[in-house]
Amino acid sequence: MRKVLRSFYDRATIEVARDLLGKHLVHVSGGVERIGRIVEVEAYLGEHDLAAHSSKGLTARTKVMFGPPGHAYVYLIYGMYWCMNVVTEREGHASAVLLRAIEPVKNVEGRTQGPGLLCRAMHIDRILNAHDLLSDDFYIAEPADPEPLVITKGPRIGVDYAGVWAKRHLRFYIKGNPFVSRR
DNA sequence: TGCACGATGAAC
DNA sequence: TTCATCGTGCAC
Repeated sequence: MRKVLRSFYDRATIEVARDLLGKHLVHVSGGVERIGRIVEVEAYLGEHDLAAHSSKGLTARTKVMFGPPGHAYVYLIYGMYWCMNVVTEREGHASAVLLRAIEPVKNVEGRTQGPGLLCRAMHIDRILNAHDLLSDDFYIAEPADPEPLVITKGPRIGVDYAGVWAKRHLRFYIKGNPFVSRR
């Protein structure tokens, strides 16, 4: 299993989003290594993307999105669920990819189809915000035996307030995968 | 200092 | 369709 390098994240966000499908998300905590295969993601394209948190500008919360690529942006939504993003593109671009669903691979219990459930099952919370994904306890890797996959796309979920940005097909997922969230 | 509102999920 | 629950951003 090869850990993904900084250069992987330092690319166009849509490309990173598509390439994240099929990769393994690894989190080691409390002596337990949990692994999930990424099956659904959404791209958030920087400050002019009205659906992106970074469209509000540089704030204490969005600071991570404005930082260098290859870091985790973890935030609390609706006061009860954590959501995890991967920061992309060079510093200042404020772009990221939201991980929406994973397929359990190792030590993952409970449902994982949805950004909130994914974080609960992977034990991801605010402690991991701004964490470097080139660390040894929280990272993304290319699996040893990558399967060929068919990628489908569609509008992002829960961003109807974003006008024309809500219609763009920035959600990518593995076709037919049972762990993709549906609505 | 106060308040409206979510990149959700589950129940009804 | 409604609600739980709280940090964030912005209005006073």
